[in-house]
Amino acid sequence: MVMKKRLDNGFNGFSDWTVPRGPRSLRKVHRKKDFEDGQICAIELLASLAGKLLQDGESTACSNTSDGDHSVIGTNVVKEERLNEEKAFKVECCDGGSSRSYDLDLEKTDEKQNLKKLQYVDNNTVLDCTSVVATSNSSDEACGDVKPVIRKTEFEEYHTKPEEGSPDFLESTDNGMNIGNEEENEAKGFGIGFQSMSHAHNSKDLKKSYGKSPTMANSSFKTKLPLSTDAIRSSFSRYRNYFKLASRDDDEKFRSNKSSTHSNSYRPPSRIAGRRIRKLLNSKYWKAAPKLKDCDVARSESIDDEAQNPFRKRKLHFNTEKYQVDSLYKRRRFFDQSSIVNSDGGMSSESVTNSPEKSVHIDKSGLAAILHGASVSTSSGQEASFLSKDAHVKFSIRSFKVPELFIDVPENATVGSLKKIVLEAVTAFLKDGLHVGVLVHGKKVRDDNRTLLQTGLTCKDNLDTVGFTLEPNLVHNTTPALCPEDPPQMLACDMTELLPSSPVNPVSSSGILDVALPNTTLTNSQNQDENKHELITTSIDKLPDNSLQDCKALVPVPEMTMEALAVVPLNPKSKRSEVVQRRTRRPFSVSEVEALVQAVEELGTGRWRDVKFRAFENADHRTYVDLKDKWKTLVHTARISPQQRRGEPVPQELLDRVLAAHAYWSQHQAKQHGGKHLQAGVVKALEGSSS
DNA sequence: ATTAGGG
DNA sequence: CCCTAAT
Repeated sequence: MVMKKRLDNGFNGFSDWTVPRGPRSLRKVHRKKDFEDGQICAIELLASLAGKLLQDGESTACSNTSDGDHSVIGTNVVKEERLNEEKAFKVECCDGGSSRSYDLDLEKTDEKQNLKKLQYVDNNTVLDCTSVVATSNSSDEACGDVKPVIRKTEFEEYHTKPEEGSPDFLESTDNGMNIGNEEENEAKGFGIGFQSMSHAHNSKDLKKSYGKSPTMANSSFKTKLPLSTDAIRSSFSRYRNYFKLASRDDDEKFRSNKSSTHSNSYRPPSRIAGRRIRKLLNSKYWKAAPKLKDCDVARSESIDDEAQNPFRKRKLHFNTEKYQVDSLYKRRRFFDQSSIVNSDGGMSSESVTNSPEKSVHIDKSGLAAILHGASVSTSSGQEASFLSKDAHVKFSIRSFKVPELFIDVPENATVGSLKKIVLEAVTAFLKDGLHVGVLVHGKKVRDDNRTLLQTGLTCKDNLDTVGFTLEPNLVHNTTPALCPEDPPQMLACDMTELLPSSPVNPVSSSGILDVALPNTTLTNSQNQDENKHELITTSIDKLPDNSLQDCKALVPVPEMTMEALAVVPLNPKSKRSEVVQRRTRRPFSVSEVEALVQAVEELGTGRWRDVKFRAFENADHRTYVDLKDKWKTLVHTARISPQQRRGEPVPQELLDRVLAAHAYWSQHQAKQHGGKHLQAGVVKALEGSSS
C-alpha cells in the first residue's frame, strides 16, 4: 500500500536546497509536509489509549476523607467500541493537591519492552492531539458532599452521538447531582484526534530500535529501514500535537503519474488546488474560527476491518506548530518541551480545545480535556462565604487529549503495523502514568490546595474556562520557567466568550484532510501557541462573591453549533484535494550544475527564466525557481568548508566559478547587457580570484 | 508568469 | 523544495 508519499528531503532535516539558511526549520517542514502529505486518523490511538485506560480499570481515585467529602473524584468510564469492552478508569482528583496519575500497566511484557524501546529510541515521540471525548453523565456519589465534587465523567464517542453530550449532561445535572450509575455511564468511544505527521528526521537510533521491536519485525520493514525514513518518533511535546507518518519520497511516481491516471482516486487533482486549499485552511478559515481547531473525526470503527479502514475518509484537522530545527538532532526527552515541572505534577500540556460534535478533537498541546458543561448546584444554601460546602460543581470533561505522537513508518508498512506502532507509542506514553492538570482560563492551576470556589470554578460561566489535561508523569527535566503553557483552545460554543483574559492562540495553520486508503497520507497538525500565562492564582480573589449566585445550577451543555464548528471548508469536495504531494527531490548532477553555472555566468542572476531556457530547456523538471534555488545553494555550498558539504560533491572549480559569478553579478546588479561581455568579466574575475 | 527571498 | 510577496 502506498502511504502517501512525501518526499521530503528525507530524513535529513536539512535539505540540500536549503543552503543559505542552514538547516531548514523543521517546524515548517512538519507543518507543511504534514499537511500535504496526508493524514491518518489516529483512531487507533484513541482506541489503544482507551484500552490502556480500561485496563487500568480501577484507578485509584482519591477520596480524601469522609464519605461525604471527597474532594474530587472523577471516574471515567470508557467504553471502547472496538473492543466492545468497557472498563472504567478513574481520573484523579485532586483535592488536597495530591493528584494521582494513572498507572497504566502493560500487561504484556512485550509491549512493555517495546515501549521501552520506543522511549529509548525516541524521546521525541509524542502522542498529541489525540483526544478522548468524554461527555459527562455525572452521577452519583457526589450529592451529599459538602465539597465540590467532580462527577464522574464518561467518555463517549462524540461522534456517535453528537449532541448527546448535552442531553446527557443535562440529565445528569437535572437529576441532581447525584446519582448516577457510575458503571452505567459508559463512554462509548473515544475520539481520536489526529495527528500530524512529520517527516522523519534521521533517526538512526530509532530505526535501530524499531527494527528490534517486534512490531517492526516484518521483514520488509526491516529491510527498508536503512534506506527509508522509517522511524518512529514519538515525543511528547506541547508544541506538537500530532503524529505523523512519513513515507519516503518516492515521488517520482507521483510526477510520472501526473498525467497518467492514477490508481488513487483520491489523489489530489492538482497541486495548485491543494495549495489553494491549504491557503484557505491556513488563513481564512482558521482566522475566522480560531477556536475551532478541533477536528472532526470519525469514530473508530472496527479496527480489524481493513475494508473499513479507519483511515479512510476521516477528516482531520491539523494545526501547525512550531518546531525547532535542531530538535531533530537533539533528542528531546519526553515532554521536555512541554513539560514543566509543577509541584502538582508533571508537565503541563495545557491547551484545551473543544470539539464540536465531531468526535475527534485535536488539541494543540498535549493532553487536554475540555469541560463541556459544568454546572454547579448548591444543595443547601450557599452561604455567602466562599467556602460554602454545599455547593457542588459538576464537571463534564469533554475530552482528553493525548500528547502528540510522532511516527514515521515506511510506506510499505501495513496498516496493521501502523496500528501497532501507534498503539505502542501511546502505550509507552501512558505507561508511566499520568497526572491531571487543571487549567483555568488556559492557565494552569498549580495550587492544589486552592478550592474550586477560590479558583472560581463554581458556576458554569467559570467552568467554561476550565480545562483538564493529562500530563505525563515523567520528565522533570525541562526548565519550568521556560515552559510556556499553551493557552487553551476554547470550545467553539460556550468557550468562546471565555477567554477574555487568555488569548487564544491563532492556529498557524490547519487543515483537514481525508485520508484515502490508497495513498494514505498523513497530515500533521501543528499548532502552537506559546502563551505563557501562568495561572492566576491571585485572580481568584477577584472573583465576585456573588459568583455563586450567578451560577445557574444546571447548565445545559452547550450545544455546539455546527457553524461554529465548521472549521472545515464548507465544500466537501475540497476536502479530498488537500492531499498534496511534494515533488520528488532531484539532486542536481554535476553536469547540471555546470550548465547552470555556465548560464549564470552569461546571463547573471535574476534572469532565471532565461537561464532555464538556455541551460535546462529540456529539463522540464527543473523550473526556473529550481534553478534559482540551486544557485542559491551553490553559492552557499561554495562558501562553506568542503567538510560541511553534503551530497554529491561539486567540483571545486565549479564552486569557484559560482562564487566569481555571484560576486560579479552582485556588483553589476543585474545590469546584464551583453551576455558575453559579462561572461568575460565573470571569467576574468574568477581567474583573478583563483590565481 | 517571474523574480526574490524566507523557510 | 515549498511558499509568498511583489512585480
